[in-house]
Amino acid sequence: MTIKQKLENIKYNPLEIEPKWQKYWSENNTFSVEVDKSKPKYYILDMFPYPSGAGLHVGHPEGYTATDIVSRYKRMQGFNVLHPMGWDAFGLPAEQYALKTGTHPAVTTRKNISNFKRQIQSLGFSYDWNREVATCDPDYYHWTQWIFSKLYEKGLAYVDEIPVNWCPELGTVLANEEVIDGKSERGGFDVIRKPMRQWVLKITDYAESLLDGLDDLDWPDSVKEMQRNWIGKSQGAVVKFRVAKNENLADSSLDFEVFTTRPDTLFGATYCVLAPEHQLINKIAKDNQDVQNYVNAAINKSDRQRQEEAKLKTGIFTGAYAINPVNNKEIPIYVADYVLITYGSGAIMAVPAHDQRDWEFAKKYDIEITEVVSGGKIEEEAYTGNGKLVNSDFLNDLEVNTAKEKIISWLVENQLGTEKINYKLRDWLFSRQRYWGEPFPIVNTKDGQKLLDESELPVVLPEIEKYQPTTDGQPPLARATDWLEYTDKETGETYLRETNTMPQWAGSCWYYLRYIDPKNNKEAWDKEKENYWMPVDLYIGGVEHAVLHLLYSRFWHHVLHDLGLVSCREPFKKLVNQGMILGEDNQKMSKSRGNVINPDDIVYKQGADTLRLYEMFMGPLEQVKPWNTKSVGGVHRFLNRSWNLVIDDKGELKTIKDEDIKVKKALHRTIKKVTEELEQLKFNTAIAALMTFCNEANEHGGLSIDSAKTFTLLLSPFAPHLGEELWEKLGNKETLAYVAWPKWEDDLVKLDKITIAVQINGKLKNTIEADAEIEKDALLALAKADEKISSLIEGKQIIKEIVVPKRLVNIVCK
RNA sequence: GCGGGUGUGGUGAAAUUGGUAGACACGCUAGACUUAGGAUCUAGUGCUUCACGGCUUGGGGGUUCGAGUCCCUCCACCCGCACCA
Repeated sequence: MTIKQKLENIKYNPLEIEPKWQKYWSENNTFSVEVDKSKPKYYILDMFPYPSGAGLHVGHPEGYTATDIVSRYKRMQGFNVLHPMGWDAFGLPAEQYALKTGTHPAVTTRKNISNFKRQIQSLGFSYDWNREVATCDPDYYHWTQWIFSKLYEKGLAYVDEIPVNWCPELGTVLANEEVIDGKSERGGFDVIRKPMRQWVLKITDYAESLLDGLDDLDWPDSVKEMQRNWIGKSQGAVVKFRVAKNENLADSSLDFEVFTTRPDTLFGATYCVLAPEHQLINKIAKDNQDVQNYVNAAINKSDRQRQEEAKLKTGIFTGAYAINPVNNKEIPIYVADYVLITYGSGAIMAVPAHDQRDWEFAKKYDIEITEVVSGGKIEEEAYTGNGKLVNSDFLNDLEVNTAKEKIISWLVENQLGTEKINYKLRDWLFSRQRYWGEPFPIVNTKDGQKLLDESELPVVLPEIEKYQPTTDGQPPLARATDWLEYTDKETGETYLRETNTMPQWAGSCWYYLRYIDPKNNKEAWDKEKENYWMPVDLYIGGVEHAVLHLLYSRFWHHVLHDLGLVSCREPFKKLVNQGMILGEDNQKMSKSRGNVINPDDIVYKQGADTLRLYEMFMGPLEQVKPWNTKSVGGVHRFLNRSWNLVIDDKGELKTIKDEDIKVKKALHRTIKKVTEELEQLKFNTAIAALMTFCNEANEHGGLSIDSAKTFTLLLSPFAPHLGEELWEKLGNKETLAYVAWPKWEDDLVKLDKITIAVQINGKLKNTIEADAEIEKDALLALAKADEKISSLIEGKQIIKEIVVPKRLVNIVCK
């Protein structure tokens, strides 16, 4: 052995000890778990990654380190911890790559998974790898298809010809949530509206349930609020309007419904507006070329265009009039694209005096504005506040809320309307015209669809040669000609299989359930195991999933709960969003800015423990924070000092017999601090406490072997490789993963001498040392006896004396 | 426009929830030591002043013996939604 090699064994050498312990954990199955009813369970979940070709970025280890620390801590506290990892492996990039190169997405995905796994394992996370799942694996999507069957049987999945967000560049439709500012979320390509045959899931049936469930969740308020807004419940009424007869319009039976949250303002409705897609237009203005032109122009606009032109408030009079049911006044019917066909009934009653949008439109087209709620200046802007009703016949003098109640009962009595709740939430567009996704367990018959029997699952994704859509615009699966034809076993009839596939969200909707029983080939999960492990106790991931994954998952889980297939209503009890890590230039990390930090580089140079510790030390987990390479060196030095605190430069233990009592006391304060901070996921201050202890121990001559052991245990969730190595050097043969978490003794946490602040008139003048348990009077006397203080109060009149035990003395005088 | 959040040294941040503002780090300054390594050690470091002292948590006001923390008000920035009637 050369001197250099020898030195490396002696000094803190993460590059050597980290692979050593990773191997140990893997060979000993240290972190594999089973149901054990003698122990309390704790389920800690990470949002599993999409294994992209770019590999891990520093954002991944942030959340993963946090959950790993909690997992290790909980294990040491005697919890049976389920902490799994897997792959969200269906997805667009692998398919895009296949389109370009012809490489099968499965090949690309497998390669990326193995790279991701290598990187994740190099960070020493304590996952139970026996539970690894990949959503693109037939053994997995078998059960995704099975859950779809359950939804279908329950009437929650249907086919509809609906206008969808079509992205020509990606060759697929997108869900509303996947469209940002009229562009695709992935790639930023243009999205247009186009009617197409699509699978849709009736998430709207669960709007109320999803809203209700939010209240008791331990989630960030911002996420709960985003979901509430997305569901967008509003209470109001539908009102039926008849269309007035005139010379062009003989049909007297025409009518339409509007939705309003302000039925109290019905007397102020001076016109109505139909969305350009509204079917009534063709009945009242079929031959009006101007109207038809307007409608066509509006329909052909992309969503982006419509958004950009939103302020313009364009519209056109149809020539027809509606009859306001409360006063039989004839009011003009307009078509305008500020009214959306997708919300309510696609038609509104416009009350320009009390709705800003209607106000702007009325001003532009010179329509009457009638005030019906007093209190505003309607010549200047719409008044949406409270007040007394005016110009409203039987509603006059009522407040808005009472007027609402009264008008609704009037509408009901006269069969002109009802109370109604509307949601912004739309049904979930569930099909994609792609190859790399779960096939539907569905065949198309002459008169609809037929669900395949459970025994025919999984419907395995067939091999195809090309991944493009067919020339006649069918999804790529239409190219799998052998697969496409399906012969019904009972009837002998031949049907065509569904060629759409499911969206990427399908697999991630329920992966946390599969982890519970990942190898079960009889059912999706065992009921008893589910009952033991669920719900997820702690779920950490990025805020970008606030309304997508987290709403879809909850939806499926609620359905599964209603079917009696899971034991709890809400899957994720506590949710934490880790904040994004920015580049050193305070900008979002991106290749084009050249500010990307690769975790591999840190692991190879300073070690995984350093990376883990640094990411936790940067600041609060939830906060957005910039990377700082210099600071990485700071935590690396701390790990070095920790090593040197226990190991001397010959590689031998340097623990001492007679440890300073100060060190022991500092240690117990540290146990308390670290434990309390871990409970609150305040990793940055927990690490600061460990640093403080390390500094104090160095100052006061070092550690006894018992203290060294305790310190090692405290450090181990954060820096597990260093922890295990020191633990071994301290004479232990087995992993520290299940050694009991240290407890502090209250007596040792107490300080005997305390520094007390002495203020005069609220300003700090001096500090004094006092016994921790000193009486109030004695403390005051001590403060007054202080040389500096006594000289300052001499000859002054003392008005008030405040003594706060263990904190301060404040003398008020003049 | 609506909703959520954040403003503390040169930088990342901390503050027992109304009680010594700036813990712990980074950076910087000076020094020590070295077979030069992302070394290590020692001292200093909010601003201001020669000093005694004074000032300081985005600005202004208030409550209190005492406010980063509570109340009012204004300002700046970040995130989400956005013609949802």
